[in-house]
Amino acid sequence: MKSRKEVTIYDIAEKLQLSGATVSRALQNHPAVNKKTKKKVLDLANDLGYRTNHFARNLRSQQSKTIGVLVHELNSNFITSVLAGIEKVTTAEGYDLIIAHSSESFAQEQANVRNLFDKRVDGLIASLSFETENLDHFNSFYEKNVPVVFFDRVEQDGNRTVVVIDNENCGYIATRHLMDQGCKRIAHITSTLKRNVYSQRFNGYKRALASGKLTFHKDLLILEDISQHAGVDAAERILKLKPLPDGIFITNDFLAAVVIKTLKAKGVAVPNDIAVVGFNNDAIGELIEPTLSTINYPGKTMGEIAARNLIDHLKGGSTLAQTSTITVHSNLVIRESSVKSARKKAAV
Amino acid sequence: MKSRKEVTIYDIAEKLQLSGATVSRALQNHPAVNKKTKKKVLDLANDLGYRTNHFARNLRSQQSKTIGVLVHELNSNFITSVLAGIEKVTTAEGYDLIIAHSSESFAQEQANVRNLFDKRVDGLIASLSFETENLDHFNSFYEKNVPVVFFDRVEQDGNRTVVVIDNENCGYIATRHLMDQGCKRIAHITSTLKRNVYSQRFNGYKRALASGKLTFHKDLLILEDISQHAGVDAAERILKLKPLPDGIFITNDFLAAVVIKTLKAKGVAVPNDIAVVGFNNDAIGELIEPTLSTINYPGKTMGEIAARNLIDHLKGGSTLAQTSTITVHSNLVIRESSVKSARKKAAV
DNA sequence: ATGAAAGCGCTAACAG
DNA sequence: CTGTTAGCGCTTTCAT
Repeated sequence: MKSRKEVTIYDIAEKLQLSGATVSRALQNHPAVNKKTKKKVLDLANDLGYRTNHFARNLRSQQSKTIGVLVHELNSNFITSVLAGIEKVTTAEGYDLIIAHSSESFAQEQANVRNLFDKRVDGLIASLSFETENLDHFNSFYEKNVPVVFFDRVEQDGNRTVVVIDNENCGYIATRHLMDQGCKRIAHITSTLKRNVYSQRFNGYKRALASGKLTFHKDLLILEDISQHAGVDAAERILKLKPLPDGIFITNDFLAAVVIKTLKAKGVAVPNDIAVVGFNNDAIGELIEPTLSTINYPGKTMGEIAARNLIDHLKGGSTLAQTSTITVHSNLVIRESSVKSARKKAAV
Repeated sequence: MKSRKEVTIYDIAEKLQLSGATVSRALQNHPAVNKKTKKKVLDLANDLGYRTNHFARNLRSQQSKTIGVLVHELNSNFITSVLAGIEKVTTAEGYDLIIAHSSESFAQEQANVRNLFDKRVDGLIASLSFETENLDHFNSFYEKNVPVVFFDRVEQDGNRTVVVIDNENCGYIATRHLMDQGCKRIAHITSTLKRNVYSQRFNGYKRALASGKLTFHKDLLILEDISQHAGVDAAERILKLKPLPDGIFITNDFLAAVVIKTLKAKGVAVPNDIAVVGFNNDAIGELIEPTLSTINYPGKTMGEIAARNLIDHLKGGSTLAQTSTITVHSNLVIRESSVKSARKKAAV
């Protein structure tokens, strides 16, 4: 199959009248190797087109120098930002990444976790799917003392290391902002309350309402997934509400874009009839009309922190397995979709 | 580091009074193993929590059962669709994927190719970066007879296996469509003409102009990258043209969205002052105003075809290394951004 | 500073 | 249908 024979450390050893052990050490830049020897080895390795056989190395050293990343989907700005952050720190530390995505399916997530475990990743960084019911599938990792760091969509049971934003507070400030615009009847479109991010945002929303003596009605809570169809659906349910709400806090920018589009098509003015705040600060928010007010949240930083934490763990050995919650900063970005025109000047 | 000792085939062999070889065969579902023996092995493997050591297997069998995928960016609908297609067929065939992205940088692409080569992927599926100057970095693959399939952004020098759409024709029909709407002065916003996709679309654009006796002026060609800033920039250059163009064919939907937004902000009506056709059929096209006419092209299918082709190669051995060009179908999607209102009925 | 030797876990002739 | 045997290429004590 392969045309030429692969170069091994023994080929180098032979030509240089050295032992394989010394070549191996030289290649790893081991301190106890003569500088000149080292240079000779490196040069020859280069000339011969030697490449490390990672399978042999990993087999022997019992580690993979690989980190698994488990996400729900690839096609979101937030996730690709997180990935960029993870990549930045893992690459610098010489780790490879295996990225798996669950398409929001619990079964797929379980299969991916199992697969990453079988691939013997040295550590795992994960965000849960919509459907995830429990975290039993991660037990194999804990049993083998392979560190796991969760981010964004996590389970906060106090036993895990997680990197999150303060979703409750985000829900609060988003809703508060709508109230500041004069909204009295604010709907909330979100996804499964099984996931921390959505339930916490919902809690923040309720706390904001309560803080302004507004009562929460359960028909103001609309649960959907994050598809295009879901947005149309949600908008139609909004339109059936009587009286119509005057504000909506939507848990995702793409969803918000679809909702706004659908509302406008039905003759509802945004923001004047209904003001809208989204979540994520996706690029789309600046391109639609009106531009979308939203919660901005630093994916890249979250990725960096998660990876840094994991690698520190790995370096420190298995003992410092203390759990922790790391909360990163997020903020409200006010654009047109939430600013009622009578108050425009005051609010911006 | 690890808490419990890993289970190996020899642990299973011992408990079952078998040889390691038989266990190995049973695990691979080798035909020459007694059904009952097979079942016993499988059951025990399961009970013991055995997991294949892929490092040992790959070391021994001299293959990785892994395919490398090299893309320019992750955050585009098109790329994630392609990935989904690739994944579908590789997973079914028992291959893993390593995905690397070059962030449109030639240096990064070279590093990634080198890395995937060092990881000993059994095959490679790739789309070139903006900056890529030549394909020398792929030579190591050809020298070792590791198959490479290119898709979308490719080099059509007749020596490679490529999966593409008919970009020339797409450019032609997009431009023709604008001409059918009455456009006489059509600009083209695109990216580096070093890449086949852009140069071919440009050729199609020119052919369409010629077919309608319109002359091409070089100031109607605007070259940009695909950032948000580039869109604003391009729009500003459009606005400086005298007279203003009455149509624009833009090589990317996101770019088109930014251009439209910027034009509108300057008081130019789309489509009536300037009609616009994009490229890619991203989700954003349906959310902006006006909705975006565009070229639709089947990422998932392209991914499936590329992967299928590669795997057939792998199965057939190195001999059937004949090169080929596979062209998949694409089509024009007409929405609001290109339909001049006087003709709306006739055109839709 | 270098070498000898063992073995990581698996597969694949070859033999029976 | 099953077992024996020999490595795949590397790292790592333990010597020297």
